[in-house]
Amino acid sequence: MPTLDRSLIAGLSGFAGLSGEALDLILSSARSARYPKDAEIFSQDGEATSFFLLLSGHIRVVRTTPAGDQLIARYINEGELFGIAIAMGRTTYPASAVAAVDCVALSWPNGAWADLQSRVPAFGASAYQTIGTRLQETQSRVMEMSTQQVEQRIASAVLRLVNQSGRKTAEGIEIDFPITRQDIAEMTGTTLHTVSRLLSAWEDAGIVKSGRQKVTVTDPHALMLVSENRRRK
Amino acid sequence: MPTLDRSLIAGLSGFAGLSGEALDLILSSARSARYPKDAEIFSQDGEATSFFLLLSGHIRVVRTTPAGDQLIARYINEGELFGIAIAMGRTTYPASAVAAVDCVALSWPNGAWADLQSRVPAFGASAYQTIGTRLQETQSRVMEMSTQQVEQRIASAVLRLVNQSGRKTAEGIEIDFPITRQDIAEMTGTTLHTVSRLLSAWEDAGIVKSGRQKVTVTDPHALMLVSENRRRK
DNA sequence: AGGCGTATTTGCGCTGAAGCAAACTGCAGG
DNA sequence: CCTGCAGTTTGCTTCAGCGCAAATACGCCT
Repeated sequence: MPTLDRSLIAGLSGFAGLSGEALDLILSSARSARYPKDAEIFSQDGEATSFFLLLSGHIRVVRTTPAGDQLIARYINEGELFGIAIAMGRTTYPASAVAAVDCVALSWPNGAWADLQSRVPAFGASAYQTIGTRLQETQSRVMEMSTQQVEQRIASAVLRLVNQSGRKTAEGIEIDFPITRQDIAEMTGTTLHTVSRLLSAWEDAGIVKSGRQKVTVTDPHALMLVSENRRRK
Repeated sequence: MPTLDRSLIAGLSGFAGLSGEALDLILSSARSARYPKDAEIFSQDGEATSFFLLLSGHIRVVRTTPAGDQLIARYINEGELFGIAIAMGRTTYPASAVAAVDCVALSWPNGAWADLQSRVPAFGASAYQTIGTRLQETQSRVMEMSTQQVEQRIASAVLRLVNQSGRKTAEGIEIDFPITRQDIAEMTGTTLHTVSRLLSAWEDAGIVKSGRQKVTVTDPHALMLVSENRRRK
């Protein structure tokens, strides 16, 4: 049974080149679980008891303000670590994680963290790099939010989605999981109405094709130009 | 000479409780330097060769978009680590650091990182916690930017500044370094005009006193209420 | 095939905050 | 003391994008 997981993990960037021994060590303390679509894997402000690695599927990470506004912080793709509050010395999760589609994930109890980190340094390094990347991305988003118009922000968000979670189809690159206008609005801090209008406009311009809970980018280059168009000075 | 630094460091949170031996180890590879006001300590996209600890003063961390917009990512206070790209496995700095006032900082060559981390685990842990805190803060800022009105954002920014870098005076709590309307605008993604208007309004309401490159909050509680006022649903 | 709930589209009016323009003020330097 | 400049204030205009409302459209379930 661990055989399946082993080959899966060995294929992940960040774990490539690990010895079989190290992999066994990593897997011996892990537990695998299925999460059906819309299942909540952990919840915001809940006690952080485990950390996770997504084997398959897509996960939506959502933050809720005290006032009740939701914001989609990011989507987790296959092969990514998530819920690693422990690595940052935190005791609660800063966001909720919800399966965007049926998912399979490995999880470790927090107690395994120190052990894994010291016995498999590459594992710790990988985690810290994940965090660094995420900090970088988040800071870019702040910049985007403060300097870009809504149209550019939405274009960037859609591009990010197709780059990270795109699946090639006959018509173009399609986002690999069901996503609503509302979701995109919650990623960019706008309203589903504005998102809908812009997608329609892009569809008229032949840049995207979209349907119910589905977005396909037919002309990524054109969309990139949209995302780069500067606010008029 | 290291004596001065030792007592300074020993007083910092995150370093409290370290043995004298550990402190000596940390300091032996460090070098101390003065940076006059407006000096650039490192620059965005420059090769990351060192990491730093601010001993005294305040540092402004600035990001610039390809299009030339500036955004103040944060201010560094005394006792904080900064420029720790190495801890995240990065080779360039994602932002520039400029002395907001005359500063003194310790720096280590990147080569010292692995050594320090393995020989003084508390040092590494402190760095990772710093990063975690910063990620958390940054994520909060994204939320703020996407859900709050300009007035609330500016109120939050000012509150953050007085909480983290406030100095008590007869009139209230004053931000401890020179800060312009433009600076506050660049923290919140607005314009200096809007910032000026709001500060004036708050001054009329008796919440703040402000002058040239100076902001004093006389009624923090009232400002907090402003920052919490919800967007009308 | 029909019905239903959820997701999407689209029109319209309003307003917060940006853009533009101009006047004012406090401080540093001569 | 005077001058100049950087920083600040304030009025007016404009418009991107939100709130509101209503009409469709799609897919699922029976």
